[in-house]
Amino acid sequence: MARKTGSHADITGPRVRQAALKLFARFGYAAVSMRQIAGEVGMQAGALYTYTSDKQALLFDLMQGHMQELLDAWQGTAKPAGALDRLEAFVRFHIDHHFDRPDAVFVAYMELRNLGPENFARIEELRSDYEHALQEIIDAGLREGAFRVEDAKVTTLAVIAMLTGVNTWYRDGGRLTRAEIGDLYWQMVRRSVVAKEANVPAE
Amino acid sequence: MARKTGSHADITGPRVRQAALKLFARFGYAAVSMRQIAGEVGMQAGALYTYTSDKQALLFDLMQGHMQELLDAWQGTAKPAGALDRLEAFVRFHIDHHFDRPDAVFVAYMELRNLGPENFARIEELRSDYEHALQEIIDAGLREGAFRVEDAKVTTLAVIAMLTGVNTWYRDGGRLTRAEIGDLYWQMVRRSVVAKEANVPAE
DNA sequence: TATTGAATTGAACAAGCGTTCAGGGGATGA
DNA sequence: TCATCCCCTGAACGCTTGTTCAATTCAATA
Repeated sequence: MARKTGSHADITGPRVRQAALKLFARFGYAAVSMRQIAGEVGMQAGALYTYTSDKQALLFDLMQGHMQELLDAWQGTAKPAGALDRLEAFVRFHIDHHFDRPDAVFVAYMELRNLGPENFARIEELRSDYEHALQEIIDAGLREGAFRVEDAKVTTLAVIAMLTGVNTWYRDGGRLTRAEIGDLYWQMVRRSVVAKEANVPAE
Repeated sequence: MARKTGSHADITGPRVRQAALKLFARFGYAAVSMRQIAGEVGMQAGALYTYTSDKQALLFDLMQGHMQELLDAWQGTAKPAGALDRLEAFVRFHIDHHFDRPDAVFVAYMELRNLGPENFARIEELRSDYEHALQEIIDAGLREGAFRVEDAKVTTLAVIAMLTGVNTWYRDGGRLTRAEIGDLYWQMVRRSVVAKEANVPAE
């Protein structure tokens, strides 16, 4: 052998993905060229093919990585016993997690149509898994009698849409802190699904 | 004069915009070529320039047209006196209006980054006007004491995100009718902003 | 019927696209 | 010091892009 496994490939690979993510989020997958990505990293376009088989695979890796990270992070979060507390944990987790990776969230939601059929199906599968995590909480709350919702599926989708929407307007250094935003969204979600207002601090 | 003003231009113009809207919604602005749009209409690419100055103007016209139509339609909707009823009218209007034009909604939300700076500012202005319509209702409800929300601005954005999210999953002929979906979303919105549960049918 | 001019074609333009690949560095391990 | 081989350059490939424009078509007007 002449070179240790992992010389700069270990560094350049992530830099390529990071540059692609940034540019895809800003300008869109179709509008970004391989030459632009390479330029952002400081290399020639041809060199990108050391790190990805083609442009499509680069997009897919970013999206799959994001969805997998999302699922793993939720998996690794402490789950309280009651459905109400678990719902609160989910809401705060979702907002926090999304705050930290706006580009990845944006790309994962906007570039689905640029995936080939199999890649699309794979991402949809992961997204469905995540939605299922929330729906299970809502189903549990219904069984416990803690929640009152007419349609668990629609509620799931509505809550996720509402929470994810925070990324369209939140910017660092704005009027509200992240904690305050988490509180606000949790209030709204809680009120729309909770059966009674007992056990809640006066307001 | 040799030809009446407006011969087929009156027909072809809208057909061009319709084809562009359909293709932009399916594949994205950057991924759609002028030749594809022309092919959809059944003409050569060069002929498109009778109806638009360039590709960017075509996108902008579609987005501005959509936003203006949205504002005009809301303007033309009957406004009940009380804030609660006005909020309900807004929720049902928004969902209904968005159901009928999924492609335009999709393009207006997804292709903002493909607009030039001035065009972007114009669309953002219209979107801001629409958000303001909802925020005024929420402000009124707070003054009346009918609503209880901690932050009117965040509530506005959260509600719109939740309502618009319906377009990501609704398909004609699904499990729920449009009226049922309107009911479900109105329930969720109502519960998350209303001050007390009095005057509401038992549930 | 002759004339007008809007609507359209089809070719052309320069520029940029994703991708490939022979060759050159340059640090590494022997 | 030498050989290895990973990483990268830079040129080239065929193709597509948005846009322009002279030439053509053809229905409506006079």
